[in-house]
Amino acid sequence: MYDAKKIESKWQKIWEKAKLYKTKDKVAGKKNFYHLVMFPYPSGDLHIGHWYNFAPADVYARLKRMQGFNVLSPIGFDAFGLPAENAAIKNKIHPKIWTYKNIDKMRHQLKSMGNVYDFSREVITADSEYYKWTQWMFLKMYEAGLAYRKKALANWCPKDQAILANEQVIDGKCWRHPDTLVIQKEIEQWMFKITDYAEDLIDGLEKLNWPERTKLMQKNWIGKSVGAIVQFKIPNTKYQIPVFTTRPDTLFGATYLVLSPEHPLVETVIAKEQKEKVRHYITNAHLKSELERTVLEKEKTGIFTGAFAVNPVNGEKIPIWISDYVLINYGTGAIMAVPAHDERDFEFAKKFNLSIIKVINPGCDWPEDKPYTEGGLMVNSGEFTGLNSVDGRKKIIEWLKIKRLGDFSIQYKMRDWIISRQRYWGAPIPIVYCKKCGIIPVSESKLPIKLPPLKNFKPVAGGKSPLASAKSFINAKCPKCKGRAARETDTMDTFVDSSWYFLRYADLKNKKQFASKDKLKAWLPVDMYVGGAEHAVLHLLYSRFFVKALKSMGHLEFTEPFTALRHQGIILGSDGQKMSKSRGNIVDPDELVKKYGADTIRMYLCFMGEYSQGGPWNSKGILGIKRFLDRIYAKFFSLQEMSYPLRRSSSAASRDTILKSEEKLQRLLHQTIKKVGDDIENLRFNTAISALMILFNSIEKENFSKDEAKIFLKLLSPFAPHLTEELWQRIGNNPDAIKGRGYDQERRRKSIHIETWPEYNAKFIEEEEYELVIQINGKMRDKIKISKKLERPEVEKLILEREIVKKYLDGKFPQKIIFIPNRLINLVV
RNA sequence: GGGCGAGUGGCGAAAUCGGUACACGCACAACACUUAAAAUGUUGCAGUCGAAAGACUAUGAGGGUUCGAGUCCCUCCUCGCCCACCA
Repeated sequence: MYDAKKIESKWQKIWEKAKLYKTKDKVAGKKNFYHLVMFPYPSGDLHIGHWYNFAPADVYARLKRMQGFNVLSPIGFDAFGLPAENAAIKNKIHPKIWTYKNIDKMRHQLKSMGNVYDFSREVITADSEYYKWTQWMFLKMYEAGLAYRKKALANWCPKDQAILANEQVIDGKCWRHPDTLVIQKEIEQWMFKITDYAEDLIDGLEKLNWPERTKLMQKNWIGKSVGAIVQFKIPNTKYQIPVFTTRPDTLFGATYLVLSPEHPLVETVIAKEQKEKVRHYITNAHLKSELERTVLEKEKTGIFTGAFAVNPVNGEKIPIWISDYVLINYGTGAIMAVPAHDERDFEFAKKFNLSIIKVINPGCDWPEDKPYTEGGLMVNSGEFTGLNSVDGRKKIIEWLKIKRLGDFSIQYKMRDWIISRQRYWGAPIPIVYCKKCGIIPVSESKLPIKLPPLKNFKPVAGGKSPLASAKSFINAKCPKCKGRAARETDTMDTFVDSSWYFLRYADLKNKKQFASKDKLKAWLPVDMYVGGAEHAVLHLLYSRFFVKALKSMGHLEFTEPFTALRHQGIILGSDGQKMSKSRGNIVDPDELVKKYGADTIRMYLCFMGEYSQGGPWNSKGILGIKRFLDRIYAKFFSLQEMSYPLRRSSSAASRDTILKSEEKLQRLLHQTIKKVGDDIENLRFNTAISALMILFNSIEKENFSKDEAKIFLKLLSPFAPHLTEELWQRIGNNPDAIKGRGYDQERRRKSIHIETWPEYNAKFIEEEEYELVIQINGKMRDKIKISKKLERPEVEKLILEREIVKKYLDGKFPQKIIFIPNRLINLVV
């Protein structure tokens, strides 16, 4: 048993003093490699999920270092956000104090992991020197027309009388009042025009080395649909209703229109006699939550406006309905209903007894009670009858275009990004409202607009930010006319802060720019990004948008922030449930470190299973790793005690056997070097560790040569940086280092963590012989060691002569012989 | 409802290209050491039958392709994640 705690804290101190992990922007002869993990929110505790993200990722970073890269592996804190404010309201402590206290604690916890982090580059998004640049980026977005103010629907909690962030809406309900359904309320908000980049965001995915499912999620989220806008005129008025459809080929089957309750033309079109009923319906629809309108409500509702529109292709008058299954946010907020070929329209038409006209021939028997939604040959479609759906779409759109009644159109599900938050603990939006001059951006030289000290952090009535009670914000000066004006009191969504933090790591201290061109060039884009899959359509999408926007404004020279991305899995409680305080199934890494040491925890997390899979926590398994490290320590300790080096010897054994076992060991060693390197590279940490175990198990019995001992420690060092450092100094007979003495430069020079990754020799891995599996009718019956040089006829002859084979063949000759060199032979009888 | 994954010993899991299923570890059992326990070490450990050699059965269920399937195809079941009236 080795004293992990003692060894680990000793080396952590020495490394820090020697600035072992300080990263220079340029090192002669080394290529830069930017390795990044998603920075944590400073909740106050580094939980096991953070460990699972950071520890194996650090193993990867260490491999890269040893492979000769100049690796930047920074860490920081996503420090703005709601929990700080809630803690402030609850415990009467300023959000800033709460946050920075947590950061101090977490920094300490992070250091206990023994990662290669360069803490001199620590980003804290709540620092005014950081959010100054967040504000600067807002101004740039504003200048470029990418930030705009608009009335938008937001989540409104009727009980709190406040706007909620999306994250505060749990299953459609207010997080603090689980019985209160959140409703949509329209208020003025700042938005980022992420939709301008919809196409770029889809295109860029292709060349990214990301998990396919993440790319797919982003693609689905952006939700591109290709179709047409079709204009439906309202007779005897100047109005027409545009609808978006992906199936213009079914236009002849459009038997009614449906408007969203929020559609701007609703009031205009309602017939007098329907007015009351329709208004009643709309009011009801507005009272419903988003959840009710989308998920919960299975049965469709709707109401006839009393008005009609004209189908442009056949001049038919069709009724205009209103229903809340049509969303105002998508397409044009109105649809043409083709009940014969759309499930929702079909359901609606059945319920309200609207006519159903088939215009696509399924080409097979199709039940009457089901709409046919696929393509086929067009029927009942005037001059277009007989075309297939694909051609029909084009032809109809062309026809509409000539008549000026429609055009091609592409729609996206993705909506613009609402960044306004009616909250205190975030970066203030650098905008001033002047009665005379209107909306005026703060000038760059005045940045940062700092958060004013406040005492009360509760949202101001009516859903306004707490900043609305700050005098300096209410009584400000207009930058243009110098007259009285008011500052924007909303702060920015914290996802804005985290959309560019990876740029700042490259040049943290820069006061003139968010980062200099040189340093950006030195490090970006990020070569490997490791973090949770839950950010697939949040942070990972927003960051891509930011980089694309900054690039088109001329501030960056690359188009994608993260060249390669990998996700770790989620660790569940030992009960298989999500870890939570209320379930009491939380695993505390601090306690584990105390009990077993960081090296053991790092390694166990790597060993648990496939990295991207996660799974339930099993505390018993740690013992296996703990034992492994104990055995290693014991072995190396004895090596040091017994005048080193000590070579395996066996007086009784013949020279031949010794040579054979030498060769075997040599092969295993080189196989392991290759396997551990390859496995870490592919984030297959579990099998890398099992390879190390196999090597140690067989080498342990035979004893180490000095070279083998060194190689073994190097291979282990990414996983167990503290233990390997200790043993490295021991086998290097460096007592000063063991005792923590010596100059910093000396310590740095002698550390195992500046060593290079061992190289394997392919010649040693290759074997002249292999084990040939002998199958009879596909079943394994025998094995035989043979030379790789043997050709097929020789092998066949050899096999057929074997007694056991003869027994199975029972005098018959195989009808077929399948021979796979280096693997198996299958005799088919 | 749609999309994407996954299902292998008592447990965490290997098997990366269609070629020996269960590597490595945990748990368990026996033995050694010990007055004893823990720790450590050694051995065993998918199931059935068998004294053993070995045979048969096994990768969620059922079918198919193949000399050969955990891996490929079809149907179904279960679980997880994401999206969800997107026209």
